[in-house]
Amino acid sequence: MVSMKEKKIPHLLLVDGSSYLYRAFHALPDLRNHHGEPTGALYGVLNMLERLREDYKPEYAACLFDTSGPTFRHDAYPDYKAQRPPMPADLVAQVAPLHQAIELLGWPLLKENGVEADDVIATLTQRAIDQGWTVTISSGDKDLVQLLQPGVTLINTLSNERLDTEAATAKYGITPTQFVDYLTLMGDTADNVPGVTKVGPKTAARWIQTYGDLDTLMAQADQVSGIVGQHLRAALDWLPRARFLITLKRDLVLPVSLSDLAWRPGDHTGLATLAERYGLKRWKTGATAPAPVPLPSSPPIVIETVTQENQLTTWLTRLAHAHLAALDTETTGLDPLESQLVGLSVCCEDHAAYFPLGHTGNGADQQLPLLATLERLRPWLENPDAHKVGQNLKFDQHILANHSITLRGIVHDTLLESYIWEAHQPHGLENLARRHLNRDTLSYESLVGKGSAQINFSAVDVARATVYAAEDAEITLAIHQVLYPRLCAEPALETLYRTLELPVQQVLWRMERHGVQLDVATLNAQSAQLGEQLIALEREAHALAGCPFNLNSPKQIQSLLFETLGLPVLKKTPGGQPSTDEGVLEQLALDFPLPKRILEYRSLAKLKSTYTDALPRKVNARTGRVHTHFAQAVAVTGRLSSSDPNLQNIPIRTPEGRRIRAAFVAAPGHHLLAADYSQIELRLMAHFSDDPGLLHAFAQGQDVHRATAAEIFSVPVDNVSHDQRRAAKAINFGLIYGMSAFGLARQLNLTRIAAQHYIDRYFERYPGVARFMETTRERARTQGYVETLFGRRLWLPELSHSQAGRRQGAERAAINAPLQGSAADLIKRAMLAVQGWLDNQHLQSRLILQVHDELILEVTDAELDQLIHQVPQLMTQVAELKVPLLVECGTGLNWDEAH
DNA sequence: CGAACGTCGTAC
DNA sequence: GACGTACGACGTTCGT
Repeated sequence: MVSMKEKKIPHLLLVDGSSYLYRAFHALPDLRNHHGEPTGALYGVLNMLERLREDYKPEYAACLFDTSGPTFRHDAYPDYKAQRPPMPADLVAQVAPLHQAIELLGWPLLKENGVEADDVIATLTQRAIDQGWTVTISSGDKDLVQLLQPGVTLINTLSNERLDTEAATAKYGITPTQFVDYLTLMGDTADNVPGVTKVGPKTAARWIQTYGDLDTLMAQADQVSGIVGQHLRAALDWLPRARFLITLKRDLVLPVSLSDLAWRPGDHTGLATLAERYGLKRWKTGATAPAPVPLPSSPPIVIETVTQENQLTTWLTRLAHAHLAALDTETTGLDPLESQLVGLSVCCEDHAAYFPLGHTGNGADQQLPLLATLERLRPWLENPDAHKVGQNLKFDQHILANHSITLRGIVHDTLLESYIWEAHQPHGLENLARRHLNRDTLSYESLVGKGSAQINFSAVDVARATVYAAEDAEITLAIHQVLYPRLCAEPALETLYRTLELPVQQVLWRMERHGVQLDVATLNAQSAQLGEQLIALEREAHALAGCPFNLNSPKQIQSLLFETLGLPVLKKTPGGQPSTDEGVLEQLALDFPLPKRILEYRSLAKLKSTYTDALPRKVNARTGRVHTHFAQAVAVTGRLSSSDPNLQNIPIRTPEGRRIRAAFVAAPGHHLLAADYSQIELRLMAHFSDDPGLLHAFAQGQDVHRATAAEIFSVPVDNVSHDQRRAAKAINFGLIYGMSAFGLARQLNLTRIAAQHYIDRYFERYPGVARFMETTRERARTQGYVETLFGRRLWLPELSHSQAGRRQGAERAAINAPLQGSAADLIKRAMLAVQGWLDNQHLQSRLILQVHDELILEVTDAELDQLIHQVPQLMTQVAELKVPLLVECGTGLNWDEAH
């Protein structure tokens, strides 16, 4: 390197303080000082500023902030940033001390009214470049890419991303000078500036590449084909204004000149006072000790592809000494039981590695041998004291088991951390990285493509796979380091995570692995029989209609019934079309023959397509059993969900449907045992509401629907009629779901007035229930979430939705959530109790399914008596409620008999 | 021709 | 519009 003897070029560092303030606030744990005041964002921004000063040592610098008032953009467009929620109070509280601290540290600080911090950055950048200076801009906002030109570098401190003109051109496919036009086409949802409908980064970049700039594109808009072309033409009048809003102003008149941006002397006394006041330990002495709270930025980590024996050895040593390592597998597919390992990535501290083991594409010649390498890794993978974190490690555990490796030492899982933290949010790694680390990751799609163009991961270049896989492991570790401290700050949440969800994951792994036996011959016979019945019904329906039509097509049925035949429209779908659903057809069937046939056809077609045809296809060829997937982080209430196939919606209500249950059989020498909680959600309603009537009914072991009917209809319990009990049952269920008089009326075929009368009567008799519902709604509104028995938080973001319908929907969900969610907590505890007992006693019987309030076990004949006694015991003892828990238990050679 | 969406229906 | 939580089959529409 030749040193520059001449005059040194001045370097200006500009920091977008507002952008980092928000990001630090959301990314950092909710730290508080001894006054209880929030300090997380304060800490985060100050740490980052000092690190920037250290790293760049610029001669000139400024930290820029937005002001709260309107800007010239609001004048040009009143809806600008109209959808922005106000700044959270905990953030507002940190703004003034932050500004104070920044000035005390000696940073020039600028807040200009009527413009945004980005405009000030643009103006200062342009002035500096015009003087021949170099500029570094630090911001998390990609809008600033438009300022890139020779001499300007954009850095994102949180993601460690550096962009100059060249890097930005490579990343976006367009040059920085084209960036404003590109953003204009896409619009900016964060600022409420619309672009062209349906145009995202791909289309916008393609157009700009093709036409060069927005003006040329607009001039030739009539040549753009397709729907997007129409959208473009519709937006022509708007686009100039959008461009104006997105363009940063480079010619502001500012009260400072560049020379004013030199460092000022720091005020150590003032800083010490402020640090004392806000509990900022690091600055109390003015010393620059390491930050007590690590920023969620990735330190520059070392990434390597492990292809050599000596690298492997080094890594084995490093892993053996790591306190916690992140682990991720790359596989040939998504089927947990059939997919094979393609590679494995790990990360600990500031090192990450990818072990390619089964690649077939570029770089495959440099791989380590699969079997021998797994044997080297086996001691670490199987060591329960070698602590691991991952994202959905249940999957990786299956993949490794496919290679006869028993993954042990799973102490954390970011999927479950995120689920406990905020169940209603997406939990994919890309989403977590964006939400918690402010980082955009290399997407899986970008490696393997999507749809028909998708390739197997084994065909991905080893070099590209390394970047992706190592990043996944590194990001998983970083997400854990953000999320776990947050859980720890909420002891109930951390307890749920550690003592419920993590151990349940292990139970689910065993259930999935073991699977359930199906009697395929029975299902095939049922399919054949259903097929014949469907053909007959189809013939009859076509004859009644006078013409052939597709009985599976709601659209054709709708046009036939309501247009050709002129039947009355009783209900419309959300899409505005006349509905042909079951309720409607039942009404019409009272007066016409065709709807009746359609109903019969539909019910049988459902059984055939969804169950008798589909289930045999899901039998695993190797194990001969069906292995459902239990998703532990999907249902927002805490329930599990089941898929591939879904074994939580096997029919039971009708005799024809129930026959399908008979095809779920016990293995030879075994029985199935089904144990279900009786009226679990109503019992929880009694518990939460403290309603004397409801508590009494359960304490006495009464038939709760009959008791309810006796109350509502003022008749002795023994005189309740069948219809009265049916109505009471509908009300009981309706309450759990937050049902209205309208809904009850429709369900029971009553007038709305009559239904309202029943509901009024119910609340008169069960005032505690009315109170519970009102306090639950109120609590949901004030704190934004409701809680289950064990403190699981169920967030209801739509409680403040602008549409009344959505808001009311969220209120109904708020009523249902604590009941459904507490039931989910209880049965998860039951699963742990049952599995723990089986393990303890060294029994052979296995949990195989969970259906929300029911556990199904495959029990060896020898253990049957023991389990019939013990399983219900364990299930009733998982919690002490104000009402007894009742478990009903049955056994048989198949699931139907066991009920 | 496949992806995305709408409608419907099964479970708890 | 009007009953909460899921999954999935099928038909239709849209875009490549």
